[in-house]
Amino acid sequence: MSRQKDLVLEILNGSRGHLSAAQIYESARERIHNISLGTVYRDLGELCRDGYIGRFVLSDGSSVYDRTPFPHGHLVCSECGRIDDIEDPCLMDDLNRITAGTLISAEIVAEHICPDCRSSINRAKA
Amino acid sequence: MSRQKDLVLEILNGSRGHLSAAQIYESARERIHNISLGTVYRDLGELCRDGYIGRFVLSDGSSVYDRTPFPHGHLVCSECGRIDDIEDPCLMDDLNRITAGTLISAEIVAEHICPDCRSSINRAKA
DNA sequence: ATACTTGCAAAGGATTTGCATTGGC
DNA sequence: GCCAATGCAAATCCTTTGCAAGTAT
Repeated sequence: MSRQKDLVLEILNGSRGHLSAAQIYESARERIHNISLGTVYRDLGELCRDGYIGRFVLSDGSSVYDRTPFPHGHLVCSECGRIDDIEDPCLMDDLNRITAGTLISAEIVAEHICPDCRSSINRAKA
Repeated sequence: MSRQKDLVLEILNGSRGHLSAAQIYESARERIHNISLGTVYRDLGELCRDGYIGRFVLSDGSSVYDRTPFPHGHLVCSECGRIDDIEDPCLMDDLNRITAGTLISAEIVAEHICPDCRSSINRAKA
């Protein structure tokens, strides 16, 4: 594993996940000043292919990368943009049942209002 | 509603759904020879915004459009590319529960092997 | 030496946008 | 005539790719 690839993986593991290629690139630059965006994309692609990280596509068509390689759903807060994993295994269980066990991959992105924003909204109302 | 916009909607309703902008454009051309791809995109955007149709993003980042406006999951066959709706309401029920009723939208795309391809594969094995 | 990675820049594809023109009311 | 919607082309965004140079073994 090259220095660049290793750094990309480290950044992803260090953060709480869910970074775009551009964000990872910006972060990586702080340590390897002349790293290129192309390399970041290339390394991300390989890390995905080899199962070190996961990737999912947002509704605007761009991707974010995730330190958790196995399939799991994501919650995107429509207020603050924060992205969380769905821990609940029900969804994957359902999908396995629906696809009669032939499930290969699943992408679940649900837009909602996160607990923090719910609180803020309720507080504002009160 | 303009002639172009109406045609776009009609194509989507006529097909079994799940068409890309480019496919809709090709279809539309047969009836309005000089319709432009830009217009197709513009009309699709408005139809989505106004709740006439749905849209979802494939794992390669491109979008397909869907005559069913309310959120529902999709099954993409990894063998033949066929796209089907998930009729089972479990997933949405789960998501509603997980998001404590704040679910705004959900995109579920599961890659699997469709029943037809399963049969072909089994037949080939035999 | 050899094979794998890089940086860079150019290419690619999907989608959006600016603008003059057109078409319906 | 007026406003909204169009066609066209250029622009934008994210991502991939070709290639010469660099790196490690």
